[in-house]
Amino acid sequence: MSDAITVTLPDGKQLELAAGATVLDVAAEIGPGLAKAALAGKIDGQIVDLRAPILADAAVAIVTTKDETGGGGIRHSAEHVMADAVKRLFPNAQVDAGRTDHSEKFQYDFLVDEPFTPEDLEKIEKEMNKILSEGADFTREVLSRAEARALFSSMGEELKLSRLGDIPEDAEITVFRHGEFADLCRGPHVQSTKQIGAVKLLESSGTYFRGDESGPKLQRIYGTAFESKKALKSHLARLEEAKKRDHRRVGADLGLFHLDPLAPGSPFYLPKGMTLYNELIRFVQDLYPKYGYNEVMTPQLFRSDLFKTSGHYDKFHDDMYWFEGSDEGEELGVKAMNCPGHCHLFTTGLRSYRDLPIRWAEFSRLHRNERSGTLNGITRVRTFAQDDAHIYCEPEQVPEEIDSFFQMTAEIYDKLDVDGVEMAVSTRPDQFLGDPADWDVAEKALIDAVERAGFHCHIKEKDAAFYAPKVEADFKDVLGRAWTLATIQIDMAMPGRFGLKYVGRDGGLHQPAMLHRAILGSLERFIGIYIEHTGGDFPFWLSPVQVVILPIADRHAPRAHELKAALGAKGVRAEVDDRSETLGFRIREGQTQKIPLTLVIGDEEVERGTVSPRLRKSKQANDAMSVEALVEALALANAERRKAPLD
RNA sequence: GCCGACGUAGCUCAGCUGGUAGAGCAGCUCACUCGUAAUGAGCAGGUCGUCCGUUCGAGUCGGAUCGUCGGCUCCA
Repeated sequence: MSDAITVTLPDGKQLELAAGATVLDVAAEIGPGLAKAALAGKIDGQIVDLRAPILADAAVAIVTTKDETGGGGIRHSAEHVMADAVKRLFPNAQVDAGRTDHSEKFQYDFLVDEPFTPEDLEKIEKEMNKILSEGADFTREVLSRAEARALFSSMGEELKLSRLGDIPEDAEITVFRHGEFADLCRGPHVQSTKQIGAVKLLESSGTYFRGDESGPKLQRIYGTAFESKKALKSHLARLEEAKKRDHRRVGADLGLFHLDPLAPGSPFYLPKGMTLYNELIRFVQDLYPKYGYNEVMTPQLFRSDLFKTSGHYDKFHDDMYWFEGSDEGEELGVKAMNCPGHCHLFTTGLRSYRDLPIRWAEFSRLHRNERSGTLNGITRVRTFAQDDAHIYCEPEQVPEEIDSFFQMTAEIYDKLDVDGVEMAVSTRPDQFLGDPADWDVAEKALIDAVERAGFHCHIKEKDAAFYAPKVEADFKDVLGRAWTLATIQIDMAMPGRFGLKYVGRDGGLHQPAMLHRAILGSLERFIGIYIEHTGGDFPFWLSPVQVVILPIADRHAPRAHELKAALGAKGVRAEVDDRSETLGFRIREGQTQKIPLTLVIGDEEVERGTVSPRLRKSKQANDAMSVEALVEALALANAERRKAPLD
């Protein structure tokens, strides 16, 4: 190790420091104000603790509250303060470990005799504030394994000792302290509890040690923390806003669907929700000829033999619905996925290389016996439909099929205004089927295809199924939760299980490659996420009610109904609101129901044969236009699936 | 499925330490017939999720069960 190191700051300036200097030293070198404000550091882009030594030449940055990642250090430190508070109030509690995810929450798990009550959370939060006002500094220590073991066993922290055992032999063991409290932790932590400006505990729930259901039950507390009370307040306000977009609430307010205890996890679609559902399907269907897909429909019920062949009978048994058929010993399964049916269908005829690629799409409803605790609104349900398709092709056709899939995906997301999608390529897990070299080729092919399609790509190491590398489109909702929309997987198992064969150019029999793919994914889930993405403010072409017509007085009602009929004749979804409410009331309702276009019909419109469209977005009446021009414009907007009714 | 919280009118919620239910919005009726985000009055609406128990008496206490929500796990 050399005696001096050079660090490069974000503005390009370089500093010479003694080896082993810390990020905090760098901050102090730049200025005392920065040193005081520093929360964490970055070495070559990696978040590190301020007190971690810089071992070699590196690019160093100081993280403060101005940095988006600054909050992570604050919340991570708040975790320790929470654990400290719990230990003070419940001396018998054993601490497990805390975690700060990329959202604005932190959590910590405890082994306690009794679950925490909401009153306990209040007490803990109070104690935390007391600790914060005490203003202790966080210190970082590097310990040997034996020292760490001695420390935690003297504290009686059995879970910690167990966690200590999980740390790889060659890894450095660090302990952070503030006041009396010490915790095994990598950091980073802020300098002082004073830098944690405001904390709030959100909720508690049960969990298991290491997520193992057979292991000890722990109690988890969630909280959030910010540099100031003001920042906390605005975060809580943002959560409130997000709640207003909750698809369950919007779905009820806009009359889209109904959820009922008589059919848990199974939505009832109301007419408006059904319009949304059908329009989405029709949109995808309209693209099928362009991308060479054909729709098929396969049975809802199959004899169990099919699922024995596919392997789902064993692997997926508890997730499916099974019952006895009318014949003795006949066991039937309700289909939970389309692939076995499609594979079977493939075998019912002799396939030639000239037939390939075969792209079979199906929108059938699927049923899965999801565990009750996993159900959530319409995003996690027991019955759903996917814009599902399976592609059978010659192995060398796979790359172009993937390209075509991404093109179609980009086209669909563009029309739907779905942005911020991140493609994730999952690489092979530790246990996998096939030749590693083949996997490398397949993984590379997927990454290249993602980039060619213009999506941002990131890698999920070892996250693929054992039989197939996959690409997923991850979409973040308003609460920062990631959802999978599109997915494409290369199946290395099913063609073999079903003995799929086609006649090649050489006259011999060959096994086709098989791809699973969906773009919207589950329609139920998509609709749920899409409601939250748009707040119910759908693009014009997708709006369940596109136009609301408001006659000012009863004498204008006949014209309003004529107009509705004229629009309906051209496929425009219009409604008349001729209730004896004030005009202001009905306009307001049209707005809150997110109807894109409002038409007020009074004497002027009746006399001149015009309308004065009020766009929801612009919130004011536009210039008058003729009825004919309006009908034509809206029909065109539908045909072209436009976001706005009028340009 | 597991852990926790919750379950009162279509919706949002009130109902103190047990004495058989209340508001706002929505709905219906009537009046008003209106020019771009809430007109007024009246009426109706609940076996307090369900079942069992404690009690002279339970929306209120206890148990079970169903469901919902937040997590775990799983996943489209």
